[in-house]
Formats: sequence, C-alpha cells, structure tokens
Amino acid sequence: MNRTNKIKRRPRTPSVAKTDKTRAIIIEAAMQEFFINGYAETTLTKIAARADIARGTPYSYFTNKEALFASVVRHVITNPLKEAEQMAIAPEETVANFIRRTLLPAMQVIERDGRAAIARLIIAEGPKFPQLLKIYVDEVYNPLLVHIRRLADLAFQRKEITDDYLIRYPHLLVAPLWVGMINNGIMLPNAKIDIAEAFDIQISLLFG
Amino acid sequence: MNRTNKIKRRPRTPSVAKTDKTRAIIIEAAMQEFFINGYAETTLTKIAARADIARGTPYSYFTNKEALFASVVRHVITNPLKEAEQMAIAPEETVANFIRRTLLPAMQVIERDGRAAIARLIIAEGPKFPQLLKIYVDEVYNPLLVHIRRLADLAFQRKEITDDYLIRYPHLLVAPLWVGMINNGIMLPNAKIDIAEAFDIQISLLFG
Amino acid sequence: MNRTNKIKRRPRTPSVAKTDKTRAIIIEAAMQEFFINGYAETTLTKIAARADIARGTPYSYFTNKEALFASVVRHVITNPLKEAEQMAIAPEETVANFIRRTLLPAMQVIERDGRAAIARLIIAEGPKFPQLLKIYVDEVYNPLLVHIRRLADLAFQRKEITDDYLIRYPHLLVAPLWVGMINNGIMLPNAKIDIAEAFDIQISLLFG
Amino acid sequence: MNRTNKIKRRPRTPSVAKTDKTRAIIIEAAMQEFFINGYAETTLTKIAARADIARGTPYSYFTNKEALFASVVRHVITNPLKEAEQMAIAPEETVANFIRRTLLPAMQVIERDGRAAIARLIIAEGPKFPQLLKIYVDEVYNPLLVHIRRLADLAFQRKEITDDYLIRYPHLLVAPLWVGMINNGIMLPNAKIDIAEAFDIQISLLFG
DNA sequence: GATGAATGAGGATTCATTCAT
DNA sequence: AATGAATGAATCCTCATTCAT
Repeated sequence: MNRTNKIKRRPRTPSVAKTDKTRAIIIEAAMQEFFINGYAETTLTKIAARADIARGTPYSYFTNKEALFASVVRHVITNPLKEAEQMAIAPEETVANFIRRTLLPAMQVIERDGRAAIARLIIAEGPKFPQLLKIYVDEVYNPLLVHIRRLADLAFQRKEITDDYLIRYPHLLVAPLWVGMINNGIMLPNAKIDIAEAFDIQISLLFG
Repeated sequence: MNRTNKIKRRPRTPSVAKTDKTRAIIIEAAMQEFFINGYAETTLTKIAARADIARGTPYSYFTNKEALFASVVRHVITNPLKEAEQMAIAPEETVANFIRRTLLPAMQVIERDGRAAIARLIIAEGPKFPQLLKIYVDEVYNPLLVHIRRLADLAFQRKEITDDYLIRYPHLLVAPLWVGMINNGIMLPNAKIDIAEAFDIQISLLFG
Repeated sequence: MNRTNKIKRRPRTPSVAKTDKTRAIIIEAAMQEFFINGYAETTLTKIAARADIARGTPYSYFTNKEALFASVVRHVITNPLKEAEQMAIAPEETVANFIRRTLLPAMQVIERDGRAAIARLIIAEGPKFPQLLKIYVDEVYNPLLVHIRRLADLAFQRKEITDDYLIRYPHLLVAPLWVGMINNGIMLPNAKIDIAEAFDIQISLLFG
Repeated sequence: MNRTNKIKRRPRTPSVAKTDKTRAIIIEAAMQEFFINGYAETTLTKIAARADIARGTPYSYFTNKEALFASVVRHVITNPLKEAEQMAIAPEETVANFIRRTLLPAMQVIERDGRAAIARLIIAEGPKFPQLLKIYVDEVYNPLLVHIRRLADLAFQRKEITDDYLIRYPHLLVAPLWVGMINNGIMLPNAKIDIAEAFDIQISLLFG
C-alpha cells in the first residue's frame, strides 16, 4: 500500500517519503551485499549498483561505509523474543511445553528470515565492530539467555527439572541452534540438519 | 662433467635452518594478525612489523597473501582426534566414560591452543576460502562427527542409550563446544563459560 | 513502472563532454610518456603528473596500464593509405608519378605527426604486445605492402618496369622509410636524413 | 682449445680462468634473456637461473643490472666490417661486385648470428641507454655508412654510377637490411623475406 | 537531494641489491 | 668468490570519499 500511495500523489516532491524510500533501498541493497560478501569485500560501488543509485548517494544518508554497515546491522537485529516474551505460560503448562510452544516456532524460521546470516556476519565482523557486537549481545544474545534462565528457574522451582544445569548454562538450550546455523549455513551446503528437531531433542534432554 | 660438479648439494650457508625459522616466525606473526583482525583487515605490513622482518620477506615463502593465509590455517588445523582415535574403549568402560576420558581433556585445552580462534576465523572467512573450509570440514569437523556417531552406535547396541538422538544428531554432543567457543571468544570478554563443564553436562544429558 | 521511470537517460551532469576531454588528456599524456620512455619505464604516476590528474583517474577510463598502452597505440595507428587509396591513377599518368603524387606527400609528414614514434614503439614493445603488433601489421604494414604490390603489377603490365623486383619485394619501396625513421628517430639527433628525398630516389631507382 | 687447456691444469684454484669463465657464463645467460624479453622484463633471478648461479653472483662481476646490460651489448656489438675492411677491391673488379663479394655474405648470416636481435634490442632500449646507442652508432652503424660512402665515391669516380644518390644516401644500400630485419624478426613469423636477395637487388638498382 | 567524475591514501606485490656466512 | 636470505624502494591498482554540477 506504500506503493499505491506514491503513485496517487504524484505532484510536488514528496521529499521525506522519497528520502525514506531511498534510505530503505540503500539499506536493503547494502544488507544483501554485506550478507553475501562480508564487510571488506563489499564496495560502495556494488551497493550503489544493486540499489540502482549513484555512488555518492549513500553518503547523503550515512556518514561513511562503517556507519552504513552499522545501520544495516541495527536494522536487521530484532529481538527474537518479541513475540515469545508477550506470551505467558499457561496455568497447567509445563515449562518444556511452553518452550516448545513459543521458542520452537522461531527456530523453524530462523534460516528463512536471514537471522542465521546476521549471526554469521556479526561473528565474522565482530572484532572490527565491537559496538555492533555489543548491540547484538545486548539485544539478542543476552535477552535470550536471560529468558531461558528465568524459565529454568521456574522449572526448577516447579521441580520439572531436578538439577541446575540449565540455570548455570542456559547456553545449552540454544546450543543446537548455533551448531545448526554453523553446520547449515557455513560448513556444508549438503548435509544440513533440521535445527528445529535438534532443538526439540535438546528440550527433551534438558527437561527429561 | 661440468654439470656433475654443479650437482653436489650447495656448500656454505646453513640456509635450511634459517629458512625454517623465518618461515615459522612469519606463520606465527601472520596467525596472530589474522586471528585478531581477520583476513581483510590484516596487512602484510602489519605482519612484517610483528615478525620484525621486511615487507618483502613473506613473499619469499608464500606466493601471496592468500597463500600465506591458507598456510596459516592449514598450520593450525589439527585433527582433534589424533590422540582420541588411538585410544580403545576399555572392556568394562561405558561409552560415556570413554568419551569423558578421551574427548573431555581435549575440550579443556581447546581455548588455550588457539583452536577456538581458528574455528572463528574459518566461520568468518569460509565463504571467501572454500578450499580451506573444505579442509577444515574434512579434517576436523566431519571426523569428529563420524567418531561421535560411531560411539553413539556402540552405546545404542550396548543399551547405554535407548534413543537414537545422538546417532541422528552427533552434532548435539559438540554443540556445547561451539556455543562455548562463540560465547567465550566472540560474544563477551567477561561472562565466559566453562566449555569443558558444559560438555560434561551434555554428556550426562545424552547418556542419562 | 518503477523501472520504466528509472530508464530515462540520466539527468544533470554534462558527463560525456567532460569524460571525453579527460580521456583525451590521458591518452595524450600517456602517448608522450610511452613514446619517450617506452612501456616499462613509463609509470602511471608520470602519466598522471603530465596529465595533471590524480593517479587513480586513468583507471576510470582504462582497465590497467596495458589497456591504456593498447588504447594509445590504437589511437595513433592510422591507415597511411586512407587518402592515397581514394585516389585513382590518371589516364596518362605513370605508376611512378602516381606514387610520387600520392605516397610521397605522406612521407613528408611522417615525422611530424608522430608516426615514426609509433613505429619505433611497436618495434620495441611488439614482442610483449603481440596483439598490437598484429593490429599494426594488419592495419598499416601489410596494407601498404599490398598497395605497393598492386601498383608494381600494374607497372609491370604497362612495361614501365621490366623486372619483377618490386612485385617480389614491395618492401624495397618502403625500405628508405624504415631506414629513415630508424636513422632519424633513434640513431642520431643530428645527421638526420630527408626521408622524402630518399623515398623519391628509391622510386627513381625502381622505376628507372 | 680453450677448454682443453682448462682440463689439463687442474691443480690449485685457477682463479682468473674460473672468473673469466663465470663472467662469460653470466654474459651469455644475460644476453639470451635480454634478447628474448628486453631489459625491463629481464630479472636478475632469471639470468642467474639460466646461468645456474646464485642471484648475487653477477654483482661480483658487474656493478648493477644496467652495467650488466651494457656489458652484454658491448660484448655482442662487433664491427660488421672486420672482415670486409680487410679485403681490398681487386684490380679489375667493379665496386658492385666487390660489395657482392664482401658484404653480401655478411647479410646471409645476419639473422643466424643474432645481429638482428641486437639491432632490435638497441632500437628498443636506446632511449634508456643513450651511451649504448652511441657505441652502436659509432662502432657499427656509422662505420658501415662511411664504408659504403667511400665505395660510392670510388664508383662515382670510376663512372660505375652516374648519379650521387649513394654518396648522399649510403643508407639506401643498407635499407633492405633494416626492412628485412624488421619484417622478419618483428613483424611476422611467417611472410619472411630473403634479406640477402633483397640486398642483392638493391645493389643492382643502385649500380645499374 | 542526486549524480558520477575525480581524488589520493593505502595495500599487495616485485625485484634490484646487499651482506652475513 | 659464491651463495641466497633478506631488504625496502618503487609500482600497480582499488576504492572510500568528495564535490562541482
């Protein structure tokens, strides 16, 4: 509908709208290039070509290449718990089932929506962009661990689990996710594994 | 006969010893730079400076920057099972114990000897160096999975495990390793986790 | 329809005119440098300095130094017969006179317009640039020989010459040209010879 | 017989002899490389490899690459008239016949003995090595012209020729030589011409 | 705001030359 | 004298960035 709007009011220069659109186009093109080639291998020329704009245009929107990269990363970083956090555990529901109901679906789409790509990019470029690394950790990585630890606490209180493994190492729950992303996205084009299923198994292991 | 005279191994100059030493110095300096800054951000100037040699010297040993990088990666890639594979399971020993006895020690040193760094480097630069990725997969990643699957088979036959989780997903056993390497090496300077312990817990989870 | 809008020829910036001028400036500066110093001794830095542009600018116009060199050579290679080939021999005119009328003038300007320099450059760099050598041979060297042989045939039929020297060796007619170019352009700053006169004499010798 | 001498007195280090031999080996190897690749494209590494010596050895004999090149050029520059100048014109012999008897044989071997190669090299590298150019002109190019002019004078006095063409342009006699060298050595691998025959024809043209 | 020609800092690489052995 | 490892100046080339239009 964004489109339809534009076509209707053709008169005058819809400056802000155009600007926002151009900015979005640049972000999108840059994101694709960064995902495919990484930071260093991506040139402003390629981004401009993909966005079908001039080489100088991105500089009207972003200070420099680093700022553009940062914007791209910030743009694609989304709190994976946005939906999960809204949900409350049902009265009779076990923690394991709650996790299956709320987190497992997210795992099933993780490769589709490019979240694996952003994770890889951040791991790859992290040393050069510690601020972005921090953002990722603060917004994505840690919230997930905190969320898991909270659920682990709850499960422990409820005696659904009898040891403190998951409390001390909430990482264990997301471990299959990381192994899966590395295995599927980076290690081998074939021999991919079903991340969701591996995650499901890990839930079974942890919750008995 | 002129020729025959020439063929005698070059007299003078204890070249080989010197050469080997220089090569080692270059590899070491390059390794550190690549580990810290990644491929693109590492310059031959920096490597030379760190090695305290001239900018041109590495080119006497390696065709170019890519070849040097490849040599560094090959140099640090070591079969993690070299020792583990030699060991045989003891008569009365459970598979879980065997794994604890043979693989856990390797995990405990994994951060010390830079194997975590190389893993991160390969994830980061893999797309640009598919050959190295292949070497890593063939020499390190897959052998470990195969080794684990074999042990899982054995444990299943012996009824030490009653499900086929580990047979279908040997990745689950190494999952804590990857999470730990990512967590420790990349995500947070503080908040590190004890990879060996996480691995130990995962063994407990998988083998009941 | 978004696309259709984009396709309109880029507005603003009178780029082509500027571009053509810059290209011409680069070619001119490069030509002078290559003529004076040859390929290997000519650096892009020198060319840029002479053209009063930045070192990187030539790379917007030519792939690399070799391509620039090739462009320079192609630019200065001109069919020396362009005008001569248009002219037809007059009814009563002897072949010798026709040659004097059509080819001799070209000889008289040959040193002024840099054609001697390009010949020298091609002799010098030919082995390294066989493609350019081929162009020169195909566009300049051979057409001239073919043209001469044709005239020799005509003269022989008309009995203006009684031997087949020039038919078998059309090179003989251009020999004074080459000797003159080498003598004047390379051998001695003083002691130059009048190429046109030497050529004229050779016509006399060949046509009696 | 040089060789035979060497083999006999084997005792002690025949220092000078060895030195001379090494020097000769270097010159020979350098000559081949320079002829094939020109000055800039020839590296000391290639020369050393061809000579089967170390990279540093030539520096015991020659100041630097330029000096080595100069030595090579000087070494191969030989007065083409060495033999011809010794010969005296026979009592009844015409100048044309004398030229045929003394100079024509030299033309016939001109491509075999590499004299064409040295001529090409000097034309190519002349601008960078004006001293060598001067040597070539003084030792080879001019003596030949002087010699020819002298013979032309004689022929004119004897009325063997009736015009002063060859006196004013002795270059005309050697013109077929240059055209032939350029044509054969540089312009086309096929389509070679018989330099000696062209030269013979030119003698006929000049001496009627 | 957009354009893209031009800039020039910076990096990979080569190779003549040196010098300790 | 010979060796060849090491040096570092010099060169090609790329590409982020600027700025006149």
